[in-house]
Amino acid sequence: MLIPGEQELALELGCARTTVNRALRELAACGAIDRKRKAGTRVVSQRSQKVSADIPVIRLQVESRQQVYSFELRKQSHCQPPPQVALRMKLSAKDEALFLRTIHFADTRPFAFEERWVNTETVPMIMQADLEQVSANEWLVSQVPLSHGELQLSAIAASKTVARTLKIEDKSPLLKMERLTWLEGKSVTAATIYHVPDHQLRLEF
Amino acid sequence: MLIPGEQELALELGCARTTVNRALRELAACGAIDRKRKAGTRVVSQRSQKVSADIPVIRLQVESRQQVYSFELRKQSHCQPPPQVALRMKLSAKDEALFLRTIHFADTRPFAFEERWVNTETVPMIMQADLEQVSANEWLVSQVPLSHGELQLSAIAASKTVARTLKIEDKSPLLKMERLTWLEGKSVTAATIYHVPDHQLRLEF
DNA sequence: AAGTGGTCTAGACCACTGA
DNA sequence: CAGTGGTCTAGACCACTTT
Repeated sequence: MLIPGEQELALELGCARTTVNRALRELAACGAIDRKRKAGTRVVSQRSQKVSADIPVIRLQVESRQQVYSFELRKQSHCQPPPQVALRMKLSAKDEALFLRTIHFADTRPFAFEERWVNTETVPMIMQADLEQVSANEWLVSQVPLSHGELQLSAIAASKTVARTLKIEDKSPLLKMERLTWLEGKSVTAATIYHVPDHQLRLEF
Repeated sequence: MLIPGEQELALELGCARTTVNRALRELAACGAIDRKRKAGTRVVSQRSQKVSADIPVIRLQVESRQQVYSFELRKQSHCQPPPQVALRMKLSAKDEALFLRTIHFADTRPFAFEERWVNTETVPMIMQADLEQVSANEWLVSQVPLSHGELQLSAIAASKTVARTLKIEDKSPLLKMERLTWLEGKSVTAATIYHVPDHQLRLEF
């Protein structure tokens, strides 16, 4: 459904075009309308729900539950990522990256298990960071002005290794979160985080 | 970290205050800065990642996988919701609501199982809709201009009932999605959707 | 080629809110 | 109460894109 142009609406509503423009720009940001130069503005028919939410650093997730946060860096090495990861991060086969395996705790109980690859070409500074003190998660968020990223959520059954690490039963349902972030076309980090059962992720829209 | 006021920045950058205002407004929308009248504008220190995504109608999720969508309305009744649901939807104890139990299929295979309560006070029109033809999900999205909502994600083990319904193994890991939507302070619908294992939800930021 | 949205300017008044 | 952001106006030029 086509709606009148900005100029016409401004006349009709008795306000400046700038005002109409801003209103329509905001509606477009919400996904309610679709705008194209010359083609005009249309009401989106199959409106999908735009969700937006803050996904905080794990420490804050834990602390917001009034629990004490801590983490343990289980492994830290600079090596070649498996081809699947290299592909996702747009690394060439020979490139090395920083690998980190971390367990996050809430009040001494395991809360999440994280495996992360960091592109040291993009973020060389991280080699100087003391990742025993500040988790890579948090270091990256505070130090790197990232431009763009994606996040995949799924439910999986805990493997034996992960179950043992999180001290839960084998095959428990876990919320698996895969994040991939980019800085100006270069990959920054690829992380897979397994959350203990009962963990809830809340989003709003 | 406090940054200069709009007027000062406009001078510094040699542009109009309106332009600075717009830029800062957009940064605030991204969550990069925090603005308060009189207090000024601050760079947010613990930047959490703003995620945004379209969560399409289930039919479109299925069709985007090149599969044929269908659904089956298993139950439809107008009755009192359990207290827990009534509370979430801000219904009084005596209020009735429309209950719908739906199975969504992708190419004849179960794809998701949905239990939904619809507030018929807010959306009386739905009583006239033919929910065998168009799923409630889709009817609501197309008919109701909702203002606000929330979404909770978690991983759970399939109960026997759900497992049988989705034709999967008992205790398979499911992605559980609880949605609650509002229209001007009144609840519209509360839905719980269980997605088959391996279903992935993609978000971007 | 023409019409649409995108963006900017220079100026104004207002509402909130922290000092 | 004073300074900040929030919002509006009237006008201008530009860039894209469809016809």
